Amino acid sequence: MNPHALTRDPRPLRQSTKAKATDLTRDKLIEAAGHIFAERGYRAATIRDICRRAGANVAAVNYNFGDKMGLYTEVLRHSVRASQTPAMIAALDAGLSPEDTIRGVIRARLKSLCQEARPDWHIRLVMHEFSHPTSAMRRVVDEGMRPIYERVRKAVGEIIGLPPDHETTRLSVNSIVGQILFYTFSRPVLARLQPELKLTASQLDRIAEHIADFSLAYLKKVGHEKRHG
Amino acid sequence: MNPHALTRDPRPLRQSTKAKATDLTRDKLIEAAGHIFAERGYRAATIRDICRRAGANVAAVNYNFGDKMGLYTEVLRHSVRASQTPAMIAALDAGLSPEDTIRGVIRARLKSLCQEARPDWHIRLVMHEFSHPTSAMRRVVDEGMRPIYERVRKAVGEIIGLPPDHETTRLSVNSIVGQILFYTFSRPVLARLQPELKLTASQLDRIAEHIADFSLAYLKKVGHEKRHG
DNA sequence: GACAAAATAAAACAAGTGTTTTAAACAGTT
DNA sequence: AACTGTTTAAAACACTTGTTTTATTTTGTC
Repeated sequence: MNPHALTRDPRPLRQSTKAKATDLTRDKLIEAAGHIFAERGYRAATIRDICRRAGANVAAVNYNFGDKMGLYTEVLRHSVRASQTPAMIAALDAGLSPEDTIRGVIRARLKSLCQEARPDWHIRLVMHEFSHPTSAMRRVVDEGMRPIYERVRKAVGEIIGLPPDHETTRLSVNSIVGQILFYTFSRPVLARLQPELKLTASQLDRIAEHIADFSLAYLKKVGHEKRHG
Repeated sequence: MNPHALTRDPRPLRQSTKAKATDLTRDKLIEAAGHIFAERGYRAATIRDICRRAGANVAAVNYNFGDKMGLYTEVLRHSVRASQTPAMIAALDAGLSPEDTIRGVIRARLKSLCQEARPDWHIRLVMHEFSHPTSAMRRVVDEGMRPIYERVRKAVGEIIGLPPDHETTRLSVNSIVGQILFYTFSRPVLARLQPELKLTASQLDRIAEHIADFSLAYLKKVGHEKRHG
């Protein structure tokens, strides 16, 4: 019996003495939902498809998460956490030089963006929040993006010799982020426009290096003019 | 009576002697569908909402366009045509210098992207095709994007002194396109990350100029190294 | 094993979907 | 006015959606 039919709240997390080893269906639901939400977006993803993929019953979602949005919110929480990869954390280290910070962030983001292999759905989820924001967007932006955004702003500002909140600094950060996101957003179009472009690991490294070179050319030029011009 | 209930083909276009002055509902349907498809995407848009907005009956879509995808295809056709603005056509002129071509394309695209005012849904539609390709994507890419893409590739190649199909050329074009698309894709996120950034007409001009400067810094540097390095 | 709570399963529900049918209104021609 | 083909309107259809209910199985504890 679903104890939350009226309150619409998810099942309370088990904080009993022996935290059960297997919260299996819950985890499988999140995993399956991650794939399907990432593929189709919030609205087009159906609870039945998610449950079929998870090998669970249709009622499982409402039982475990209250409703569809509850599951989505939970998936998004996992996704934001998963986007904080070791490579990204290392790139955000305050001790790095501005250039190494920028190169590191670009490489880390591109890597986690495009790896075909496994749970690659994290960023596609965020993409959906970009074009079709749900009520859960606040969390994604504030917890997942803002820290990176502000660290890059600081690094860019140092190179071009302008404060982090200067318009040129902000626009430059947008330019960098835009280049990165393009390879996630536009994957299908890219596949049609440049069929020869395969997103293998080594190719991704080359793309990351290109984006960094492309961006640093402008940043260094402006910084140089600022100092000597 | 709907003459196309079985064949699933739309009503044949009237080629009779007197082309009726008012194909009113058809046009109103396309206009309304443009707004709603752009706002919610193909799947989430409902025929009933479209018809309500157009002031037409629910059966009007199936009568005039066969089915929902037929309407969508027609809307997309209009959208692709509408994206070929005079400014864009002028920017693609073969007589322009490479730099002027790039600056012109960036400005034209950004203008048609972000104007709040009127039928601004054209590009949002294309955005949906980017992240959720339907069977109609081929048309969008081949008719709407490829010409611009190849013209820019040629211009970029001339500046950096590499053939249009060189990897560096292609990646550079991707970098330019990515910067532009960012301001369309990420409008909601942008509004939260940079609340002070208003996309007014003059601000859009500044953004376009920044993207051009940002990109040309790299292109000119590589071109210079190619020639003198 | 017995009992209670938790978890799963199956079925049903109400609302919304694209689509089709049926009937009515409209236009043009004679 | 009457007949024609064309366009609109209203209702119904078949199906899918998220959700809830009811019943059954499983699990933990004594």
